[in-house]
Amino acid sequence: MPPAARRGRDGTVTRARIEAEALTLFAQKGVDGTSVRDIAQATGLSEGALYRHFPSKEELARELFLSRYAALAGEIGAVDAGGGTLAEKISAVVGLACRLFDAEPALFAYLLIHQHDHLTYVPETPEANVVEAVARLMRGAGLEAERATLAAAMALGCVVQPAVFALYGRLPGPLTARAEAIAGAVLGIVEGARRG
Amino acid sequence: MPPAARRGRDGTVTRARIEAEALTLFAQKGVDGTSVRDIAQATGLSEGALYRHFPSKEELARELFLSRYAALAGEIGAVDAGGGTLAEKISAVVGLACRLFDAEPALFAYLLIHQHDHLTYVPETPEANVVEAVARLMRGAGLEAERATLAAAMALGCVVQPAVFALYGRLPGPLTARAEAIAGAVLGIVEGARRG
DNA sequence: TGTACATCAGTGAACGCGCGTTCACTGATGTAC
DNA sequence: TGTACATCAGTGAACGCGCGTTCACTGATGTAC
Repeated sequence: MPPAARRGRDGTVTRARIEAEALTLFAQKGVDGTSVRDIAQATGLSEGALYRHFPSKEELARELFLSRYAALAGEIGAVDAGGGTLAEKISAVVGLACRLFDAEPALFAYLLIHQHDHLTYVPETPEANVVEAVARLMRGAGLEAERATLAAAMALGCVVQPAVFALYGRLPGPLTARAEAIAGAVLGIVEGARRG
Repeated sequence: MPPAARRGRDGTVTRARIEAEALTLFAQKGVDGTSVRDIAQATGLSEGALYRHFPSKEELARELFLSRYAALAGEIGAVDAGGGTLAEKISAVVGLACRLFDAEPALFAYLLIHQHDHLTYVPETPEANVVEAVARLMRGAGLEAERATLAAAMALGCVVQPAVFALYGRLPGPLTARAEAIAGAVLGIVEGARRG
């Protein structure tokens, strides 16, 4: 029934469309609150067609989470590997996160809100794991393992929680406008942990 | 069928048992992942009996969240009203949160993981709203409104994120053992926000 | 104190609905000869 | 180039299951006279 122009043997375009629509719906209404019918309607596909691209709704949700989460971890790792002072690295990573939030709030919200559904399935490698990527940066700053973990947690909290506030309209404007203040706080945390 | 001793006209005991079991289940498997049958089984009641105490599963989940969230906000407000230096207040509030986490991890996990299902329904008063209670403390420390909100977000993040780490076994031992370090970081954030 | 009645926490079977998933089938596209 | 066939993204109706909720009924407890 769909026009020939929309048909094709390469499923990657359709797949990307499914992922984008599913991400928006999952972020808005949750995974359990989003039915396969909803995704079908949003993409203009039949329910059956979705199963040509994904084995199940849960798999789609998980894959979506793990791939995006890994992408973010990769970007953090690249900053860390790129060199520069600690202050520069922190500033770069915080800026990265803030820009991601401003550019793709649905994606950020999805990662934030549904982390607990998938965190168990995240590999421990810094390439796929945001927590590990940040912890590694902290260790690189001279912090011993357990101190680094606590510092990583608090640093993450200093970005994540303002993002939650922004999501609920408690902090107006783009998060990028707060990046400098946040980076300053994170730097203070790391220096505090160093002194100790 | 239940023994006479367990029957009674006062539903409050049963109600408390339902709340406790539901909280544990909700924290473990999520609200959508917990069926009314699960709650009935855990409490030893029939499914129908649950509806003598709660109008619906969603209402139970919401009431559970709002009441516990308000209780925490109340405790924070009491510390704030109690006087003392800023450092003492921060130390007391952080200690409060850490002790709650250690004493009732299921409750804390429930508040943490399911905040996004209910945050919209939380009143804006500091008596029922943790965010407002913390923001008020920040304003009391001399921070102007918007700075106070950002500081409140980061402060909250410095407690919440380590709690998440602890929940996933990334930070071993009781959270109370980290209370001093966390309070130090929060104090640093507030002083940083004061200086600008 | 005894009797009649109201109350209410409880039972357990039944309900219908919405869900994720399946499946037989279609038709356009790509490929081999 | 034309024909025959394989492939695969797509349709849409149907499926069964588990869910939240309802309901007629029970029996112990509390209360009025």
